[in-house]
Amino acid sequence: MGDSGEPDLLSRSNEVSCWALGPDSEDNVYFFGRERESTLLKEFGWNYHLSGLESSLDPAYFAGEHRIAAADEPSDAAAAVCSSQLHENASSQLPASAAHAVASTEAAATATSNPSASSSSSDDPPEKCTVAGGGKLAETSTKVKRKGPKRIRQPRFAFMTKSEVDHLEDGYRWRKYGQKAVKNSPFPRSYYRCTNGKCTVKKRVERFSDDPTIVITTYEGQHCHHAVGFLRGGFAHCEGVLASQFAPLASQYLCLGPQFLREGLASALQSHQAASDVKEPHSAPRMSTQLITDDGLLGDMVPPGMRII
DNA sequence: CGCATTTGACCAGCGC
DNA sequence: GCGCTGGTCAAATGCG
Repeated sequence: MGDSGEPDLLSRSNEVSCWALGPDSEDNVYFFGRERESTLLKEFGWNYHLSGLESSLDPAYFAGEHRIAAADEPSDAAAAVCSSQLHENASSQLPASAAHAVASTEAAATATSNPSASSSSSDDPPEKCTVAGGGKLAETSTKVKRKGPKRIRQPRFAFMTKSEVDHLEDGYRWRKYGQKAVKNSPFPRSYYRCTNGKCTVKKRVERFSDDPTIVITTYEGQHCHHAVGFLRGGFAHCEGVLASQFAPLASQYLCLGPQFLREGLASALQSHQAASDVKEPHSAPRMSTQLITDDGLLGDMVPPGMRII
């Protein structure tokens, strides 16, 4: 995970079995500028083909309030073909179609599985059964548990918000469980998990080093319960709600392909909008539904100020 | 007193 | 194998 890994990643990306997102593709779904996106997506486990795209980190591009980035981290087999850390052996032996199929299957299974079932999986058990970390656990029998299968990441979904507040309200209650200094960034990254005992959803919050006014929030997993807080203006309009709710969907669609992301997410958002209109016909302003990507194809789907980038 | 946050330590994974 | 970084744990601390 060193700095020197990125150029290699970019140059190598031509060889991997993931769909390409470049200027020639009509399926561009770019979320961050070229360089930064490479870093972020790499962190999230994506391996987009970035070559040829000019950096879009135009400050004007950030004029809006929110940016949403899909960040699915396919697990195990899927990771073998989609992860940025790239298991070149696996990817080189799989045709692109096969790789997509694996990724889709894995992600779909994760994203659509029964939340309670997924939370009971061996890789992501509640509380102390997690595989990673836990230095103090070494003194207990958990040392044995740590030898278990690789931790399988839940689908992840990130978005950027122009906000002075680090921890955006999203209708759920979160407990901070860690904070780490981020390399090449003066701002720390905070780790939160849902306070619901049975819910394994986590999120991490950090500030965009290039623009401290922007908060990057990454959700991982799917809530197995309803939000505890319904804020003024309507649940559908809470900051972060969309990203939180659509994380599993987005990751699923993205594994199918960018075009599926557009169509699927657009459909979901429309349903969401219709539902919120029914729930709060008067108090909540209608979603202006502006959904923005580099190619603009998503258009008009997200509440004011929120962008899928 | 109970719950949330802070913080230092630890482990896993990756690149070199 | 070593060093770095991300992610997590849990004791200590803070707060209502």
